[in-house]
Amino acid sequence: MQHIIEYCKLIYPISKKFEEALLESINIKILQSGDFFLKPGMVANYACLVTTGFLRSYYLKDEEEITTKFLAPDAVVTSIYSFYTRQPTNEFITAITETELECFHYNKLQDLLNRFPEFNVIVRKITEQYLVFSEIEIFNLRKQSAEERYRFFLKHHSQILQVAPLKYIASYLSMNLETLSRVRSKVRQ
Amino acid sequence: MQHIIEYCKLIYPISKKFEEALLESINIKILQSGDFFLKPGMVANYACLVTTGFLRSYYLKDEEEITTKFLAPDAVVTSIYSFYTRQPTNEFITAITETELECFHYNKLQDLLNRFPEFNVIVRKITEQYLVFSEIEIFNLRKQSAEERYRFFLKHHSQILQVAPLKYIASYLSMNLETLSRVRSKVRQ
DNA sequence: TAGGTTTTTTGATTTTTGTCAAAATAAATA
DNA sequence: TATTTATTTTGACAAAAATCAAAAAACCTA
Repeated sequence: MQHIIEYCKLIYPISKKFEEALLESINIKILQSGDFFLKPGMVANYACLVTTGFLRSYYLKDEEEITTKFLAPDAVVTSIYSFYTRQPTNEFITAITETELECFHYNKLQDLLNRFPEFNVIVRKITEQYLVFSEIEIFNLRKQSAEERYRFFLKHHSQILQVAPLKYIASYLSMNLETLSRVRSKVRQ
Repeated sequence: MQHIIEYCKLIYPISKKFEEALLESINIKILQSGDFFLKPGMVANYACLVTTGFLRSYYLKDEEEITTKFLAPDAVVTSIYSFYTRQPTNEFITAITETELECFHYNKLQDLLNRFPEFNVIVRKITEQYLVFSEIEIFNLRKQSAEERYRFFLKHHSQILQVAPLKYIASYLSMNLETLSRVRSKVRQ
């Protein structure tokens, strides 16, 4: 039984016919730690549900990796910009642990959206959830002090601390590695 | 002729029947400069298309107003979080110039979504666009220097500079007023 | 236009964060 | 387990941004 079915059912009731079509459309992908899901220049042709594992997206700014997102189980992984606009991405997405994905090709997804109007409801709701999440991330980035941003991360993404080295988390929180380390030793007390 | 019709048609072809239903569902609202569209504690019951004018959303952090968004003509104004989750908002949304809105009540919108499956496509695409926009904002907030953030604003939101005082723009860009002023005098040269 | 209010700029100083370097710790691998 | 490699912490100092204060400029409006 694929994860995506449960995932959809939580959002909206689905017909047997649609369930079958959904299952036929899925590709399972397994990524090993370090494997890339996406690289700059590519168009994101897949949107995938993370069933197990963790990923990280980042871009390069003057040689340096700026982490833009961590993806955990139940997250949808793709380059939002690239997938929706059909333009090449400028971001890397890479697995930080072994990861299993249930993937939809862009064309398959469009096909499903055309054939099953109820799927629009589901995709719309997923997009809405994504957007709410995105607003919360912006809210946190606007917190001015490094310590506040770290505390927020601790509260909301604590599982990431188990799987990602601090250098990734530092750039995600818009601070450098040493600052993060100092903030952590302060928060510890 | 209402603005929303043109707006939808650009996204997806719409039937005459749907067009009529759409027009019946709109409330026009006029806000004067300083009027509030939303205040903390309220649930955002409306999502509106800005036809003319500008608005600003912000929240209070220790007495201080932190601007989270500027809305210009053709933007959709609501509290994303509140409208989608039906929870009370923690943000203010206020008009910074005289503003005209074409508004949908949440219930009307759900009703339209149920009656006209094609409307799901449109709302989905608007949400997608919003999300792409949101990702770009995050990208900019992660730019580390105050100058970079201001230059980005200058490029992408220059019309806001005509209508909003700098103190609003400063908090939007996560810097204080004096820093913004200094960055501006530096950029001028 | 004069007087008041708001907005913007400038200056001096403090605080926060970044940078560079090196040490300490943890993890990986032969 | 010893050795290498990666990660995290700490220190000294530099740079960026915040803070506090005040002046200058822009804008109402009586």
